[in-house]
Amino acid sequence: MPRKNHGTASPSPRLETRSCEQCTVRDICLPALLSPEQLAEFSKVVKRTEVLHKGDYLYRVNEPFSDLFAVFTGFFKAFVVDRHGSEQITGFYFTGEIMGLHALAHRSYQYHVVALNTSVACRIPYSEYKRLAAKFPSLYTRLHDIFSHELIRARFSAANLTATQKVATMLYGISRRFQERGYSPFEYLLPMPNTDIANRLRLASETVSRIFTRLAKQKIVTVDDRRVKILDMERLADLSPHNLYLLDHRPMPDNVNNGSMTRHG
Amino acid sequence: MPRKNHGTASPSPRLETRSCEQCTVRDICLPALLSPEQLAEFSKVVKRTEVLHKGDYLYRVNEPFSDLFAVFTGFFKAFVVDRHGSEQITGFYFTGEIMGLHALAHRSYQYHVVALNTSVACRIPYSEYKRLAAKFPSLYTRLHDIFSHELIRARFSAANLTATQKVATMLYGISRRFQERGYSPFEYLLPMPNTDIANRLRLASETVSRIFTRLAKQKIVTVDDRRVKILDMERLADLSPHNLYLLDHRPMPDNVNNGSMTRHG
DNA sequence: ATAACTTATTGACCAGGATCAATGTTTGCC
DNA sequence: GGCAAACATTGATCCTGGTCAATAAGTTAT
Repeated sequence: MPRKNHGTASPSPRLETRSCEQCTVRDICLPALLSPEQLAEFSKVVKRTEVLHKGDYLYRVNEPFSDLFAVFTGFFKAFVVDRHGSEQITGFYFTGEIMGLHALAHRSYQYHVVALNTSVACRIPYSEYKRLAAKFPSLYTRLHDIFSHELIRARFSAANLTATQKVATMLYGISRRFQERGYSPFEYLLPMPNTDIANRLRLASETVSRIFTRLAKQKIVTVDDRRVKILDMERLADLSPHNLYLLDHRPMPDNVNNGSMTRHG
Repeated sequence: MPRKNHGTASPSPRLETRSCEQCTVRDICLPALLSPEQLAEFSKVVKRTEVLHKGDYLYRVNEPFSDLFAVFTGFFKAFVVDRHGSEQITGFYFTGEIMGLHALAHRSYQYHVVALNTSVACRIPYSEYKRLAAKFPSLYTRLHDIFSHELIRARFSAANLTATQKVATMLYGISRRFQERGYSPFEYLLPMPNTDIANRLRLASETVSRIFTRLAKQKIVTVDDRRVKILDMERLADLSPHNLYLLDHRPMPDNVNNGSMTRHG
């Protein structure tokens, strides 16, 4: 019963080269720390996938790993299928975010990744990435930062929050991500259905629905058919322990803080 | 009320150099992929902390980041303190495991880390690490693998399991980690109190206690005053969705699998 | 050894969220 | 445009695991 068909995949994506230089999420993405000249060189190894439609797979569990991906346009979700055949969403990806990091250790992808709607990804061959990173160490710095951010973000999923806190954190987090990308943090369209949000938060979709209506009654957020309007950002932030989930993806300057480390406060 | 004193910290650890060459967890640790000559060079930048006792801090939240640490002997736990002052354990570290990865993005440590008992850590200055990694790229490979493993492991905490599954997974996971290090997977001493396990699993300690007695009745595992005896590894593994949490820390050979990536199965 | 404290065990009760069910609403498709 | 399928909403009921409480048993210091 829990078989889910994410649409038939589109024909094998044709690759197409274009540059990172005028990409709007360049400063969030992997090459964020590169100089213009370095960026030009990096840009050459990046190929775009063809347009993927809702439900199309970017990659599947157990496929051999060779490339990292960045979201160019649209949105993706990652998930695994448990032994009972039902899917467990492990994350959503917004533009500029990197997919495939979990594949490095096993040399194969550990999640399925599908497009949530019409989307394009940038394919970054890992071998090319390493070649360039040897020349431009800030590429390593940035990758480590992204890894490190992902680890901290993973803690969010681990903190035991109430259902309301989970939902608030999700809405607040998405708001922040839109804001980072230059969109209004107060009003946005959810890229995924309610059920996906519930799944990601490990809640029943009924529970999420109930919380939406409750948040609307409290005049904090309204969610009407995927359209989110945040009426009271203040109180929304209060509901979400976002100190646990601060996901400012903007990179820090590439110099190591080596202040002296005193132990035992 | 929730203030917790992890013992008074010991005097500032005196550093002491010894080599990685004869370390028993060398093949699990950061320099796992290095050749003997490379290892000798790596070994020179590693300093040991002095002996830390139960409750001593290795580092604290918000201290500026400069070093990665590896567990040399003993066990450590990482945790944060939430706004109500109670601690939330985010992980346990066994010998050879790397601590501080979450600090890279923020240039400051994001967790508190304390010794669970008499322990020693290896201090690896990140700047030195990067200098050597530029010469020995397999150091980068290994770090990325460890990062990648951590991300996958983090998924475990996110999967919504029943209390029994959580406890079983923990006991099974610790068994595996002991086995990797050459100890019996069937009988071991828990390095942490019951309450810490409950905390880590986001369960009430009463619940963990009840599950221990139930597992004993079923003749699967007995836990008697921290001494764990696994009577039926088979059934324990069945209880733990370890497909979600396979943590084989042994590194893979340092060559990138670049098999052709076919999309849509 | 005794006191004071921390940790473990077991029971009784409670509550948050899951499940089941019924109905309404969109969306995609021919 | 109309049908089917997916998605959303609301209510009723149930159950896992949390909380509170009492006791026991280790652990540490004096």
